[in-house]
Amino acid sequence: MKMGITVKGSFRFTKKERITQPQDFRRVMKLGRRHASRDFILFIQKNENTFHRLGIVVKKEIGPATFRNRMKRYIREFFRLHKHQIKGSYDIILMVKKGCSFNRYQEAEGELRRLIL
RNA sequence: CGAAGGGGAGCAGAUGGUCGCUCCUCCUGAUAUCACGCGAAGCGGGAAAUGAGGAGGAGAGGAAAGUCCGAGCUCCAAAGGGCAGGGUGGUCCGUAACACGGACUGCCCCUGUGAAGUAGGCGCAGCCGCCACUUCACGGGGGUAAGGAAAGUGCCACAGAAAACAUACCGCCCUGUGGAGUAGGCGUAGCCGCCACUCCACAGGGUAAGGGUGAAAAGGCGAGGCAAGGGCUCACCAGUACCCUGAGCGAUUGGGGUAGCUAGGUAAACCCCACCCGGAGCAAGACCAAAUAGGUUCCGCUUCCUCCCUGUGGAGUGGCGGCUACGCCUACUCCACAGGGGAGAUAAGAAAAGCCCAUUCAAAUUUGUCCCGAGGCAAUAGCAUCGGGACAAAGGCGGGACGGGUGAGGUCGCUUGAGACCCUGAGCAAUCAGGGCCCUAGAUAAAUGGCCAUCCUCCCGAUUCCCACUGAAAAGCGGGAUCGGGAUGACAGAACUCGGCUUAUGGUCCCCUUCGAAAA
RNA sequence: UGGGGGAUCGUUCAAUGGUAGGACAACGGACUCUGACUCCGUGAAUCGAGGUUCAACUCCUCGUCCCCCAG
Repeated sequence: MKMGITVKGSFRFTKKERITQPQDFRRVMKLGRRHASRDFILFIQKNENTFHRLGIVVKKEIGPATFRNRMKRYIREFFRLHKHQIKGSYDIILMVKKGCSFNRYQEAEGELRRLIL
C-alpha cells in the first residue's frame, strides 16, 4: 500500500521541479555541459538538491503557439516518465531547435531517449 | 439523384480505463488564526529550503488569431471651448457604441421570360421559321468608401490640331493683292486693257459640320437656314437645373411644364460641406517589500493690495467717583504698531498631450550690501532708526539634464457580464420587452496532455460475397459488405473584458441558380 | 501581451500616379604574354491578393514576413 503510494506520487511533475527564474536559466546555459541532437540542445548541470529540475526553451521562431505548447507537453511528459532513470540530481534545460517538426509523441520520445539516457 | 457556384444554420469525433497538469471547496491530524522554511513582502501541503494523507468539482475557440474598428474599466486634478489632426459619408431603423447589422432606394454586373427592331447568319422559290445582336418591360441573384467636379486649386504621360477661359494644324468659305490660263463678254484692226471664271502663292478674317490619335474630343439624328458652317432655328430622343402635382417618415420616384441649350474625368489628389473623436493603455493602475546617494548640476520665479480677530499705545464720546484739575472702566468709534486667521489680485510654472483660450492648483520667507529720502544725536566726517529702490546669499516653489540603487519580487486588478440557455410577446428583419433558470477557465518559463481498448469518418489493398451496366462467353467497370494496414483526423491555444469585421479551416444539414441522368 | 515602423535586381540605396534608375556583385567582350585596374555591353526586381483610376512601387483594404520600443 505504501509502496503503491510512493510509486504513484513519483511520476508527478510539480512546480518545484521546474526552472522558472531567469538567473537559473542563465547559470545553467552558461556553466552547464552542453549536448546536441538533431532537434534538441541539452544543457545539464549538477545542483544542490536531491532531485532533478527541468526547464524548457522554445523560441517563437519554432512555430505557432499550438506547436510550441505541444513540444513543451511532450518534453514534460518524457521527463515525468523517465526522470528516475537519470542518476544524481541535475538542472536540465532543453532547447528546441528550429527545424523541428514532430507531430507524434513517439517520435519525440525516441530522440529524447537517445539524447538523455 | 449527381456535379458546379452562391447563401444560411449548427458541430468541432464519441465512450471507458489509467498515468499526470492548473484552480477551487471540504475532511482528519500535532488548537492549520500554529510551527518551520524561503533575505522580506507574501507564499509554500510533499522526492525540495519544509509537517500528510484523502474526497469532490471545474478546466480553451468559432475563430481564442490578425489587432482592423467600436466600447466598458483604470490613470492622466476636473474632461470645458477653439484651431490643427484623424475618421465617417444614400435614407430610415437597431445598438452602450461603431468603419457593425437589418430593411429600403439609386447605380453597375450576371441571368431568365416576353415584346419590338436589324442592311447579320442558316434553312426556304418566297411568306416565314430558327440562331445571333440591340433596345425596352418584368423577375431572380450578386456587388456597391454611394455627399460635393455649375466654390476654388492641381493633374490628365505618349499620341493628337486641340486635354478644358476651348483651340485654328489640315480641310471648307469670304475679302484683298500678285501671278498664270481661258474656245467667255466689252472696247479695239491687232498687240493690249477692263470685267467674269478657274488655278496657284501671300495677307486678313469666318467656321467646329469632317479629320489619322487617345482611356476620354465639347449632346445624338434629321430638316431648314447659311458664303461656308454652327442648337443658329425647329421636330424627336438623351441629359441637367428649376417650378407645380401624386406616392413615401425619408433617400427616391410617377406625371406635367419652363429654361439654357451642355456642364469631360479625377475628391481611395488638395480641398469644401455635414457629423463624430481629449490622451494613454491591465506592461493601465493601487498596495506591500527589498535596495540606494531624500545625490550632482543648470535655468526660471520668489510681487502686491484689502478685510476680520486679539493685544498695546493715543484721541474722542458715554458711564461712575469727584468741588476744579483729574483718575478708573464692564462699553463704543477712529488712528498707529505687533501677532494670528481667512478672502481677493498678480505670478515662475503645472494639469497638457501638437497649439491657443477659459478654468483650477501653485512658493511668495529670512539675512546682508549699496543708493535715495525723512527726522534724531552730532556737526564738513560719522552713528543708529524708519520708508522706498537695486543687487546678492540662504531657504522655498517649478522645470531640464546627468547620476545612484533594485533586477525582472509579491498581492490585488482577475472574472457576474451591454452574460449564457429556454418560453412568451412586439417587429418584414436587425433587435427589443417580460418571465423562468444557471454560474460556466483564470494560468504567469505560462495549466487541457500521454498511453490502451471499442465505435464513427477518410485513404490504400484483397475477396470465397451481393447488386446494376456492357458483352455470346471469358471478362471489364461502378457501388455495397467483410478482412488487413494506415491517417489518429481541418484551422488552430485564453493572457483585463465585451460587441463587430477580416483572415485560416474539416465534416453535416437546409435553400436558390445552372448543367447532366432517370421516371411520369 | 500592448504600441510603432518597414518590405524595390543576388546585396545596398533612389524614383511628383505616366518607359522602374544607379552603385557593388555576376556573365560576355576589349586591353594584356597572363592576371589586376580600366572601358564597352548583357541579364536580373516593386512581398502576395483585391479595389480606386485611362494608368498604381506610389492611393485604399485584407493577408504574409521582418525590425524596433515598452516592467
